[in-house]
Amino acid sequence: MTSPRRLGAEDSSTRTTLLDATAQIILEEGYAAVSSRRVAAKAGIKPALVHYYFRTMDDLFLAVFRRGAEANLERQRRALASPRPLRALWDVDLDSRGTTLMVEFMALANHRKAIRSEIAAYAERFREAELATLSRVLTAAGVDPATIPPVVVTCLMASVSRVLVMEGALGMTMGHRETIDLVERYLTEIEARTPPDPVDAADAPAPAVSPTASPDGPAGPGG
Amino acid sequence: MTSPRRLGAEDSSTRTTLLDATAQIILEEGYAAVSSRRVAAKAGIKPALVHYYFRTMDDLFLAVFRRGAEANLERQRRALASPRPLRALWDVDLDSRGTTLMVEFMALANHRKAIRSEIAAYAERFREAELATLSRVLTAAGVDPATIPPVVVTCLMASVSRVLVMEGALGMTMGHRETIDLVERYLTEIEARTPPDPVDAADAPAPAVSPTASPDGPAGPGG
DNA sequence: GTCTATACTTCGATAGAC
DNA sequence: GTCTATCGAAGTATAGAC
Repeated sequence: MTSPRRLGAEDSSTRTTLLDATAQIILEEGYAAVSSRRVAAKAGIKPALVHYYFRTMDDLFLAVFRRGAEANLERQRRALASPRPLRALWDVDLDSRGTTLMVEFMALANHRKAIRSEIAAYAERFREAELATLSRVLTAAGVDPATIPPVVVTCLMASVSRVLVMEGALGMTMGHRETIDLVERYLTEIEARTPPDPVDAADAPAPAVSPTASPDGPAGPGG
Repeated sequence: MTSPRRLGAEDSSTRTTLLDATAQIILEEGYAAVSSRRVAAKAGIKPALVHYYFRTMDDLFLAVFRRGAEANLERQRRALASPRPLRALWDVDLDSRGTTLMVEFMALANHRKAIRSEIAAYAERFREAELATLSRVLTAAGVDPATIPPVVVTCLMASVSRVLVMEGALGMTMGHRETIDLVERYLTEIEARTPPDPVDAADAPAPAVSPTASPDGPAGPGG
């Protein structure tokens, strides 16, 4: 819809420079600071060239979004395949660059309806991708999926990390340290109950300890 | 800094109309859709009049923000004074209009540094205001503040509600129902352990039930 | 592929009539 | 308090030379 024709090669170095410049402006000043002149200046080229590679500014935004989304999905994939997927996933969620970009694009989506569906689709895909691994890890740790569904854990982790990053960008950090501590205590406890090797975990169920057994320990999916 | 002089009376009906129009545009299309011409058109006046009431567009943004912030603080105050403060607070957090506005202003703060500090200060104030009540309710319910500090509960509730609202605006609702269910189960359980009257609650401690005692019940501060 | 030049729009803000 | 008129800056986008 937005790009009936795309000009310039996908691997053009100028094109990559434009994507980098745009992403940097978004990170530093928000999506509203992006303009063809501004991007061109930061990339060291002339504004007309921006429109040679991206017919409209929405095309440029979408290209930056897609590149960031793919990078996020790839980091998520690696995290899920790691020996401690929960903790690795949390680290990916807390990555400020990736999260800040996505928050900006969610705000942009409210302004440019043309790209809203693409962003929503990516968000669903990202969440969906975590379900299988989370389900396995939580089950192995003795968490009842009927009580605490894996999808809720993805929601909680994504929500808390996103807001911590957003507030941190504002210089607002009240309660952040304590919240991160609680989440990490919970994640550590869960993963301590899960054998590091996924295959073994499926065969030999973890000790049937309720996630809420330790009287004052980390309680529930704090994040 | 931003408004050395403000024109027009504080209670001018035209001024209020301008604030309403601006808030509506922000809600419907995001802060980047706000311009003096756009606001004037929606308010049924001429663009120059916008600058009569608000010298700069930042002044207009700040006025809309302050009005919304005050309204939020007032609703929060009422919630905290209610018989079921936890649940009432959650309802305030989940209010889509108030939350959407604040999320837009957080995005705006990344673009207009001049208003960033004001927004951060409000966010701290909002969070701070919940601490005393949350501390009392959680303590009365037998939640150990060393394990689950009240400030963490405010962080979690604010984070989850904010992201649910943001995603909902995108048409993205995966896991929302389940997450809300879990949060509300937890809040209900906490408040069930707390006598409705604050004064009594302080005198007669609730049954010393650990927040994690029920083996598969709502576990931990899910939100 | 990159540039100059330019058309056209919209923006913030002000001056000054009424 | 509200308007008309207007300036200068910045935006998107295109045409066409090189």
